[in-house]
Amino acid sequence: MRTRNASRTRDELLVAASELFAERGFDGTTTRDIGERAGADPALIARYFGSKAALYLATLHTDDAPRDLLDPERLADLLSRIGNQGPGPVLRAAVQRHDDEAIQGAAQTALDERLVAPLRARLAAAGIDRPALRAELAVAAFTGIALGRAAGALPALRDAPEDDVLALTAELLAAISPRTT
Amino acid sequence: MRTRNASRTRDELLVAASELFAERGFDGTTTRDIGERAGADPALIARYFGSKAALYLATLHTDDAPRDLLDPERLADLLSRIGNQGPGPVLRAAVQRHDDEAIQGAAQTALDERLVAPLRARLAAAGIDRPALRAELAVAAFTGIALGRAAGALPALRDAPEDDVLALTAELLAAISPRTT
DNA sequence: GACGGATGTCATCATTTGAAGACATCCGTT
DNA sequence: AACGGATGTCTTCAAATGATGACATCCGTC
Repeated sequence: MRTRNASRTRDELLVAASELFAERGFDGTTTRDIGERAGADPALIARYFGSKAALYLATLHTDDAPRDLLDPERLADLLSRIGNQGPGPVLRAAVQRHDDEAIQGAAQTALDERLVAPLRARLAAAGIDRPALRAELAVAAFTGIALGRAAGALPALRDAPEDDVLALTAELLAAISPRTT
Repeated sequence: MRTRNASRTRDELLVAASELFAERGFDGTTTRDIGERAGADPALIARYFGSKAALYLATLHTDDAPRDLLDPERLADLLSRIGNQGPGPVLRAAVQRHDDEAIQGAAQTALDERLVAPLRARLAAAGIDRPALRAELAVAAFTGIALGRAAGALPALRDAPEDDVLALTAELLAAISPRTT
């Protein structure tokens, strides 16, 4: 029998869920998958989180600090992390609509906090017009690149060295700020 | 009883499937949904296409001519079409992995033909380095923007006038070509 | 008008999936 | 060591889903 340790089991379920939601999306992940990867019984998801949806909401808070995509170091960190662990649930939420209102709203909030807000603040501080739109556009573009690289349907992007992707992505995102004329 | 017209029924199923696959993805769309939107019995999907997967493959060939994202007019057309009809199945394929090998491969081919290849050719003709990677990066970024706008998790992007999105997207994509120094 | 294939309709099946609950076992408390 | 809650395991259920085949109806051909 599995060692009895509720908090560890809870954590393992959360980690497994985070990975699987990132890899396959919410609908593409089953509670049985999560249980198997965590080495725990799927029924414990209900016990510790209440439901699969509630577990998903919990994974939205597992990413680390908000990141400003225009900071090259941050961008490098983020791309590297995505290369190793796949895109997080938050990033996936940018291009995936959920039927469940609570899920959609939470994903939207998490996305704004983690990625959009820092960028919007930077653009606004620089006095650039339409900072909200520009920030979201940049996040959307970055999301496409990150997910496209992970999805594999774009072979050159998938196989390119991380440094190349990083450099070109940084160039692309820099264009979100109006060129100094 | 429904009017008997096999080719019309087939077309209607194809159109309905194309819309639904675009809106909800392959897994998020049921054969019953398709049948309902087409006003036809879902069993006819099996008759006319063989299976849901085969129907999906058929939808990959319903988009129109290949488009070069760097041509402003083409970009405008594409964004407008996406605004009205949602992103097509092809675009969605860029960020979504499919388990089924045949589906993944077909989606990849369609994506390359419709969007990547024209751009790659343009970049290569201009003598720009790494045209394949640059082309795919641009397509990925555009995909993120298009899907992000449709998904709704990025409110400013979702609500912005099409012209604004068009202008900023064009600026962003232009950065895929090295700046003339 | 009769025949037969084509087309549409319906019922049903096997599988998958999220959820719920019954049961078993462990461990801290007394 | 006995009790009881906590934790884990297993079974089962109801709904959704893709697929299949039987049946009904239409329409062109003879």
